[in-house]
Amino acid sequence: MKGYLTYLILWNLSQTRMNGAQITREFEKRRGTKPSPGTIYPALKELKTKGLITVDDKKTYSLTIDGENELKSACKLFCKIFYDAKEMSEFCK
Amino acid sequence: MKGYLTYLILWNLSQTRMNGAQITREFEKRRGTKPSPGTIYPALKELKTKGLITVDDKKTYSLTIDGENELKSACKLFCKIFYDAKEMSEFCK
DNA sequence: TGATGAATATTGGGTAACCGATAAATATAA
DNA sequence: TTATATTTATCGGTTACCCAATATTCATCA
Repeated sequence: MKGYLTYLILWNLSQTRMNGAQITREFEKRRGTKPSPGTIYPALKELKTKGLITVDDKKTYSLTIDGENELKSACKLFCKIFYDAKEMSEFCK
Repeated sequence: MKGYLTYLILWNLSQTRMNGAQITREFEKRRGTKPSPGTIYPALKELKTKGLITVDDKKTYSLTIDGENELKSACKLFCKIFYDAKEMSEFCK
C-alpha cells in the first residue's frame, strides 16, 4: 500500500501540532517501520508549498485552513473507498 | 491515495467471486470513478501469477488459500495503520 | 449467420510515492 | 568549548501503481 502518507500527515496534524521527528514516530507506530527522512521531509515541503501546512520557528508544523479543507475531502473519499473498514477489522482477527 | 487497488481486489474477492467487469463496477462505487481496463486486468494477472487468485472457465476470479492468508496480513496492516479510521469518519461529517 | 455491444486482455508508458545515502543544522551534555 | 546525539534537509534514483489506447474474445440478438 502506497499513497496514504500525505493523507496521514494531514490527519496527524489535524489532531495535534508536530515537528518532523514526531511525525516520523507516529508513522513508525502505525506501520511498524520508520519512514526515511527522504520520505517525510520532501512530503512536508510539498504540503507547505501547496499551502496546506505551515511551520513556525520551532519547526512545528500545523494545518492551515486550506489544509483542513483538503483533509476533509480526502477523509470523505477515504471513508467512501473503505466504507466497510469495520468488516475488514473483523476479518483479520 | 494510491496503492489500495490490489488490496481491495483481494478484499472484494474474499466477499464473493467476481469477474473483471464486476470488480470494475465495485471500484466505481467506492471511488466514484471507473478504473481503466489497463488498471484492472494487469492487476488480476499479477495476482494470478502470484497464486493469490484463480480463474475458472467463466472468467470468474476467486481467492486461493494463499490469497486469503495474504489478505489477512494485509488486512492486519491496514487496520494497524488506520486504527483510528472511526475518528476519521467522524471528522469528515 | 452476421453484427453489435460488452467483457477481457495487452502494450507501452507516465508519474507519484518512497527510499537510501549523505549532509547540514540544531540541541544536549560533558 | 568540544563532543555527541537528534533533527532537519537535499539529492538521485527506483519502482509500484495506474492509465489511455488498442486489440481481441465472447455474448446476444436481429
